[in-house]
Amino acid sequence: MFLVAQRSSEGRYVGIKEVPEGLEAPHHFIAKILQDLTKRGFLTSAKGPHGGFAVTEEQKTATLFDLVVAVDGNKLITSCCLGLKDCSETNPCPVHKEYKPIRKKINQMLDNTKIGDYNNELAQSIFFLKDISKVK
Amino acid sequence: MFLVAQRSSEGRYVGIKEVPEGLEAPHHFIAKILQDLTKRGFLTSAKGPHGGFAVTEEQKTATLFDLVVAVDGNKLITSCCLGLKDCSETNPCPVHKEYKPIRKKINQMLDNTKIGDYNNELAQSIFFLKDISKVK
DNA sequence: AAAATAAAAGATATTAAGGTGTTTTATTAT
DNA sequence: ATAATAAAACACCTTAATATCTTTTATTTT
Repeated sequence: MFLVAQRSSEGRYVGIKEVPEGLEAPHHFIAKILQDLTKRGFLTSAKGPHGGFAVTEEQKTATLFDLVVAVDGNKLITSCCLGLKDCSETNPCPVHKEYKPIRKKINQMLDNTKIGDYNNELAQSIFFLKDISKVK
Repeated sequence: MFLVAQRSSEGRYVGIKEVPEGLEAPHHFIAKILQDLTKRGFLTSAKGPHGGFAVTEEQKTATLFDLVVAVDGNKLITSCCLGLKDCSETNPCPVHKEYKPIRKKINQMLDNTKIGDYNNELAQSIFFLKDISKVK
């Protein structure tokens, strides 16, 4: 998402082969994920020559929180640190209270991070998305 | 570990059937895990009648951090929030800086939590380990 | 010593995640 | 219209995690 957001901000569609190259990840695997994200409304796609994937201005405002919830549901938001099904405020596991502020911090971080927030830093190589050690 | 620590603190071995019942988890699966934890030195076991698993006084001082590192290695401690192999201080992913204090909090929590810390609370049903909704 | 108990060990089964390949459909440029 | 392009869809494969079952070994009690 970060990669497509940054590259499509130049006003073009990012070809599906470009993404796995940029991330050093398997082509078809990434394709599946991009198609899924398109269906869920986080990406825009176009078929045919010069087609590919893009993140619109509106889609740039989606947060990591939106993404995580759409893909994984509210697991991250609600689930117990120890994996217990019925851990809750009234029925806490031993680390429930300790984990509460941490969960909050994670959710805040996800909610504060928008898909389009780092286009500049990525363009200027201040932030990175690939396994740099593998770059020749 | 919490359950065995609490129940064995009464000075007996906790039978392998007692653990999955207490946690409402599959018997053989739990057995495998307990055996693994025994091999790793986090539990003490005894065969034969009145045998089972126990946490010694020394073993009670092991932390969740020790456990996590022993079982999963340093993944939790070092790995990137986005799953990038080469994300680091000098080569940060977009959320590297935001995630850093969160990772620190998690590690602190794990390091501050000892296996024997909650025996009293568990005995007094202030903290719980099972899916209470399933209890008849 | 024999029987009962209970963990250890090993083999096998199931499920979900991750990954790959081929075919189909839609779009654009010639 | 036709060819080229590129995503969508479908079928399949591989691996790791989760789970189950059976046999073996060690210990204790009678």
